Amino acid sequence: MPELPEVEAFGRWLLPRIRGRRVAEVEVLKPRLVRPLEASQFRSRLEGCRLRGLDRRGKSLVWDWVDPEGRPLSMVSHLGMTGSWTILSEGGSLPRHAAVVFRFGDQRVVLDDPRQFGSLRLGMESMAALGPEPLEPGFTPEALGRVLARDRRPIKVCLMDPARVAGVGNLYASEALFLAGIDPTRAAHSLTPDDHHRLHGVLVPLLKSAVERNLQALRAGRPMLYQQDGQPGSAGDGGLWVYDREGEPCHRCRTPIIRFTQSGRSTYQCPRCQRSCV
DNA sequence: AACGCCGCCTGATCGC
DNA sequence: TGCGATCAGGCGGCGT
Repeated sequence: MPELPEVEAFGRWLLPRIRGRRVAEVEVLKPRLVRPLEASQFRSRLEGCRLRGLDRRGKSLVWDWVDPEGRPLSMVSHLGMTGSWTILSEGGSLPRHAAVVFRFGDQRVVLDDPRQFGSLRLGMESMAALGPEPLEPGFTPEALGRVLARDRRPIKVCLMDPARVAGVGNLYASEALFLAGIDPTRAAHSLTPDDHHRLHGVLVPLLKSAVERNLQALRAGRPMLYQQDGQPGSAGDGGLWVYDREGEPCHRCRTPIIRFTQSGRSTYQCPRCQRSCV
């Protein structure tokens, strides 16, 4: 599942390759991704536009286009569960689940999305109100504390709520709570300032290093972590501490990792390293 | 307002 | 071995 670090990496990888360029043709192969617009409308509004910039907000990329008459047009892309961006040079074959293709001269930028949970929307109206951006300077331990303080839900559920903290999903929420030694079931508002500092202190570097790792993967043509088929790898080196490791030994204490459901989503926890009470 | 939960999808995995 | 059933999950929408 593409989260903040994956989306950020896609944006940084794509931008220098298409900035300032005009999209000559837009093909919508899976119309559901451009809803509520009709495929033909989506296409005709974008063809001929020039890309000025790309900005990430949460897990979305905001594409800043300008049409031939000089009018700005925003497009918000979301990768859902299984989306990814690919660049094809001339003659390259489309990925199996190509959903939308943007042709810029001789190269094509393709949104591939097997499960079709992704979306491409014109205008900014569809962007939900997001919590603070973890990679912005304003995201301090105190800022994190403020968004957690008014939430009575479990910290794991709160952390992956985009209205609380932008861009953090299931994988990075589980990993960050492990690294901070926090029990995912604790009520968010019960975290102490010390917990806020610890969680902040692990979350930001975790996300930043994942961005770099993902960028390296993209530049090398390797799949990103979430695209691999559940290869755990070794922790700390791009591998996972707890996510998707049910029953496997904790990398720190060898206690088997447990999995349970919170708010309909899998949470992974080391029951020894992440205890509520000491 | 806050929060739980369903449904959208399809590939992978499970169970018989 | 084959095949249907089940599961995963971000997020919008809806119900409580």
